Amino acid sequence: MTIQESGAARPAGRPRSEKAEKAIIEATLDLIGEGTGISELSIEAIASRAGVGKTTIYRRWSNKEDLVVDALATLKAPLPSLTGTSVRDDLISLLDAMRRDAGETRSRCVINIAMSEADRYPQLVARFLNRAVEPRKEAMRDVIERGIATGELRPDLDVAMGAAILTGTMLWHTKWAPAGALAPDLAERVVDAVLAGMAPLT
Amino acid sequence: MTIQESGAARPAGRPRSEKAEKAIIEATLDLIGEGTGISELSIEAIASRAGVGKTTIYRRWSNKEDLVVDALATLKAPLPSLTGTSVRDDLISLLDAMRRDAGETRSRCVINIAMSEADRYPQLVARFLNRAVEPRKEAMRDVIERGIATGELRPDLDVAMGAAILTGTMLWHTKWAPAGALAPDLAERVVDAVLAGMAPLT
DNA sequence: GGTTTACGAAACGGGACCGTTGCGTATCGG
DNA sequence: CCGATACGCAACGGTCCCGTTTCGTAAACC
Repeated sequence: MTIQESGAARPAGRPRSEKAEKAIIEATLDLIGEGTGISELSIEAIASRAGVGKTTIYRRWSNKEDLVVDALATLKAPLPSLTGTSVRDDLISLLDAMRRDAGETRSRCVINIAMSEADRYPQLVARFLNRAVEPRKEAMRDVIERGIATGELRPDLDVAMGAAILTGTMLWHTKWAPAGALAPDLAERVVDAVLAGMAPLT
Repeated sequence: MTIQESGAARPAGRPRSEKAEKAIIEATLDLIGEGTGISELSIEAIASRAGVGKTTIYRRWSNKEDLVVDALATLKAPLPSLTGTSVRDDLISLLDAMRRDAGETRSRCVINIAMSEADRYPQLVARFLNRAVEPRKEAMRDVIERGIATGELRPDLDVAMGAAILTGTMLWHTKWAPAGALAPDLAERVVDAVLAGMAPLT
């Protein structure tokens, strides 16, 4: 028994460069964030932008889909911490996080993939949605349920519908806002409008 | 002066086949409706599906973008006729039209293009949005304004925000409805939920 | 019949990527 | 120093699509 290394039995030879690995994933996320669809995402483009040989990519991932999965997995989803003081404030926090994300290339990855590639890469998108949007959806559901319990929201409110209205409205704005400028108070206005409803006070 | 034809001075030789023209446009719309992005849309694929030589396509359109514009232009946008009996009914009609469209390949073209290609083909998308979504947006705005005037909607309602809430919510459902099945009563439920708002009656 | 134009099919040279391989160099352990 | 492995780079044959050209045929006009 010559091998007696400490723990993880380090293989001989030059170790793989973590820097290269990061550069590859960064490049991948950059391209996706810029609107490149998964189908048009090319290994050569990733390698070129990462300043890396194609070999280095193929040595780690056997196909494009695996690389994309790993790249997206590094996108951690830091949920905004909720103050819990009022349901209105918490909803604004959640929606304002969406607004802020809409401006960042990195966070655009989520929305770009989910929007355009859902039909063609259903399993990839599904695996990823569970990680990125499910926690947010759950957080919003919790807030809404709490609001119903405390009387801040109407008792007969359909929780799923409420969440759909709020997120759908924000999503609509992030995609088709005039001139792409998202007003800083957008989340607040959306929440207040949705809370109040369109019907007049009877 | 030999040329003295009746009216449109028909050019000599075999006339262009209208059937081929239609087949090309049909094939284009099919592919887009199936989720093919504009960037990956290839002339060869269109020609193949249309049962047509590439020559026949290039003879009519000098580039892919022109073809796509013409193809999308044939998508007429039959707005649902509004009964005008009540604002609630009209809003349901408008939203239910969205729900029905979401199931048809042809109508999916609009949403697919607008969603995924907005960044890369801004002028094409813009030209097309004016034709397809602007009339609908305007119809909804009219209905909402009428509702405000008749007292069916709250007088302080932000018209644009109201339209965003309704269309955004429907859009959210059409894209991410569980199992892709859109319940027939979805439009009604959305309208009622949005009208009522989430806040309890004070 | 003769002319003119459109048609579908096939082939062209050119470009982008594919996934793989070989090369010379760099970096680790022994 | 030596063997092993990773590195960036360049090149390979292969596939897909590009936009163009050529070919034989089809359909309109005179």
